[in-house]
Amino acid sequence: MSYQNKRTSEIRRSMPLLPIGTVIQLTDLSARQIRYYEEQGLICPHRTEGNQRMFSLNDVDLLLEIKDFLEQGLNIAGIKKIFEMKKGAKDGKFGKELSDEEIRSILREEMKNAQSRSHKPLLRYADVTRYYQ
DNA sequence: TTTCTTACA
DNA sequence: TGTAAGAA
Repeated sequence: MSYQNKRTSEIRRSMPLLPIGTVIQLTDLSARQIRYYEEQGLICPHRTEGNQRMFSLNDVDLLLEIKDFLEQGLNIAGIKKIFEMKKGAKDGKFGKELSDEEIRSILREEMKNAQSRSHKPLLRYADVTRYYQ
């Protein structure tokens, strides 16, 4: 795929076109959850003149990832770290060294999390490695 | 009608 | 997180 195609692809994926109602149907998340994740800085939907949120396909993907991690027992803090790692990986620079420390942090968070609520599945190292390599 | 913000038996 | 209230 050419450089230009990647660019137009990114433009399309980041184009704000779906109202929250549609996103709710697409993700099975509640409006409350979606707004809360935005509050936590996990997503940043565009706003219309009337202050209405407009989501892009990228936003929907992020929400689906958030939902997935949440179901696996991760908390918001852990998800934030994973997203930060992802962003750091895109900007090149450190990819593995810094992330190694991050992963330990995430695993600690999850252990704390898994203990508080009766034995939910722990995030395996393999599940997370693909996000920083 | 849909979405927004704020607040909480 | 759910839900209610009042405004846009």
